[in-house]
Amino acid sequence: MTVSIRDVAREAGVSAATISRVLNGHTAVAEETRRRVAEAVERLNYVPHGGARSLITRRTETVGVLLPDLYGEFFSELIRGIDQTARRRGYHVLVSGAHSDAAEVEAVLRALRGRVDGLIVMSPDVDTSPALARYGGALPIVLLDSVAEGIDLDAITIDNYGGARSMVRHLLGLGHQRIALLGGPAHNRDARERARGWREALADAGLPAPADLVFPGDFSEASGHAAGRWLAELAPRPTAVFAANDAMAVGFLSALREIGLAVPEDLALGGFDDIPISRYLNPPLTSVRVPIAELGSRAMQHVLSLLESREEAAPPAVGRRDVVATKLIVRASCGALRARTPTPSTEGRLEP
Amino acid sequence: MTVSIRDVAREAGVSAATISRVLNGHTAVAEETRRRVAEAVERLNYVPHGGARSLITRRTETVGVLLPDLYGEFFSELIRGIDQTARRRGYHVLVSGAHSDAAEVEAVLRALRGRVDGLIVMSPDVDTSPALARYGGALPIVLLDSVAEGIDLDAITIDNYGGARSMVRHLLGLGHQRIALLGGPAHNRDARERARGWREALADAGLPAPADLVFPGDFSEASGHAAGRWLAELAPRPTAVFAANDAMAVGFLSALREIGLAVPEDLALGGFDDIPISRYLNPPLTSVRVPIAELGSRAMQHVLSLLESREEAAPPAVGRRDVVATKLIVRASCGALRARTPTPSTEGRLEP
DNA sequence: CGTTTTCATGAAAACGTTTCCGCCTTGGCT
DNA sequence: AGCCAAGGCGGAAACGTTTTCATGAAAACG
Repeated sequence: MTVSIRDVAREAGVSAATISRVLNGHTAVAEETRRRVAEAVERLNYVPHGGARSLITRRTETVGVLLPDLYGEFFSELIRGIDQTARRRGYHVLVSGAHSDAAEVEAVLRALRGRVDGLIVMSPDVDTSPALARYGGALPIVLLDSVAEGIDLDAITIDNYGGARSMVRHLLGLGHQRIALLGGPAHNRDARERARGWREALADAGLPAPADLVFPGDFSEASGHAAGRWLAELAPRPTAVFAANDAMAVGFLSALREIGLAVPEDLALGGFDDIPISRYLNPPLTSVRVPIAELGSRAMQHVLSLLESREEAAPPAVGRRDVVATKLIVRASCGALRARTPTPSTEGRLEP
Repeated sequence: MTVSIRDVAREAGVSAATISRVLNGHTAVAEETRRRVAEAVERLNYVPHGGARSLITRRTETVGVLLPDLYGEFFSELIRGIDQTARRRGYHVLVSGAHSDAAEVEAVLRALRGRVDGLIVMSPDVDTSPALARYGGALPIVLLDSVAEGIDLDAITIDNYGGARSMVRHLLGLGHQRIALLGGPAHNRDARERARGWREALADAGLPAPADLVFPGDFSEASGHAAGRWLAELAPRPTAVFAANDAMAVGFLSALREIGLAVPEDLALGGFDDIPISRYLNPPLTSVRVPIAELGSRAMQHVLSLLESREEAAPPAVGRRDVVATKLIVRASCGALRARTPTPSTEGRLEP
């Protein structure tokens, strides 16, 4: 039915070993033989069976990616970065999304044994360390923006704290003293770090960060919209709001419009993530840019270099913990700029 | 190093075959033996090697997904749908993204041999039929919103045509006679079908669809923004615009604001896709909802049923061509509604 | 008690590759 | 002419499972 290396061998009148040699080019083969083999391969339309090859070479050329339940833009960008550098290096990507608890992660980890050479694990909500410790086995693992207590793994994280702090400092610099926070899910690592940035920036300025200035959102547009009502009833009203992600800022803007509050005149607003549409909002949204694709790409690079270093028994050439920097993007919503054409060339950018 | 089934066999004092029997439960095993084996498995922390198993069972329990270079929300939702139903049925997902030409697709197809049991191929831009015919081999394949000339494959498509037509009819019903189109990439299937819907809806109303009413966009926010200038110079100006996707509508809205045109007062606007933020735009965007996750889910279901039917040598229980319906979502941007709170409960929905 | 059936298990083959080892041929060197 | 090195290639083992077949013991049956 499906043509195997032995069929090709028979067709070319050589042994299977020779076919393998020609295809992989490790050993010298006579020119004449090479030609005959090439012809047979072509004639039979032979393609080597990856699974069988993996068994003997002990390399699947596949990296597994475990992801939580992710929101729109973020997910795509991340996968894009991961897939792009994987493919460039000749690797495949096996994704497994939307893991909510440790048991699920464990099940996936088990099922992946013998299917992947390495792992990228992102789980900002649940602590996967027991599962990883038990079933990670000998696999190189890189954590993406996640925690893993008590087990020493390489990790790549976003500088959530630094980004949030620079945003709040920017708002402080514009004269705001009462700055509210639209927070993310309580157990989410990114959300917590961004909240910490907000808190400490205020502390640095000698200002309080009371709990009643924090709205408990969940990173969704809907929760941002709900925050509108919350804000309307807040007295005295904050003069600025820091939304822990752009999706919430979008919903929030929409709610403010209904309430009749103008941004930035009545209220300054800053977001986080700098999703593509942020520059096209009304007003264009000041935000903290996160190089998401780069995050994915870096994680993949890291796994691959662990993989290579393992083969060569050399120490990895990369840092154990990598933090990818964020960048403050100033647009009109914070009041620092007059609203204007949101083209890339005219938009203000500041380093934190 | 890594523990194999033989190690467990030795530990439990039985043969490897028995371990396999216990783990897979196909044949009866004495209770006492089962217990000993279970203990050994537990003690050695044994996890079967998926690759080795695949080799003999001839099933990898993995489905490959080939995707083009995709935009934000769409990509995530699609993968979400695919991954979700895959996992529910115990399958893995191997993704490979951003394929721009046939040669690339061919290379990936070759590399996937022996790694996947089936394939979901989405390639609205390039015709992959030669590659699929040559290297698809015996694999079950489902096309996602794609064309494949001259080769008979099952396919799932979005009702782009119907969705576009119902949107344009809606605008016509509101009294608009001059309706411009913000088109997508010329070679893209979705874009072409949506353009066709626009054209034929106009034709049905006895109206012309001249080329100068078509802006050649590329589905990006930036091209939507560029369309603003284009529109401003159009004379006589259209009274309504149909954007072939929401991303362009977002950029377009932003440009209109700069130009000083009010939506829907000066210009009615409709989009396509109904991405999550559309309801939070100013004004909330009338759009055509595409159940993207369902699209992915249906594709996966289809592949899996092909897989099963093959094993049972029975005819597949699903239709060869599946069209997923779209739904017109009416909000304020078309002028049919007064702007109001964009909550799910109050927003108008109409069947096409 | 002898025969047959059932049950539990082990040995070995198979899946499709790669790679180690060794054999044979060639050709260059002394 | 004899020797050795190198090149080219085939045989066979190996990777870690599942599954078929065979075998022996126990149970059922007359």
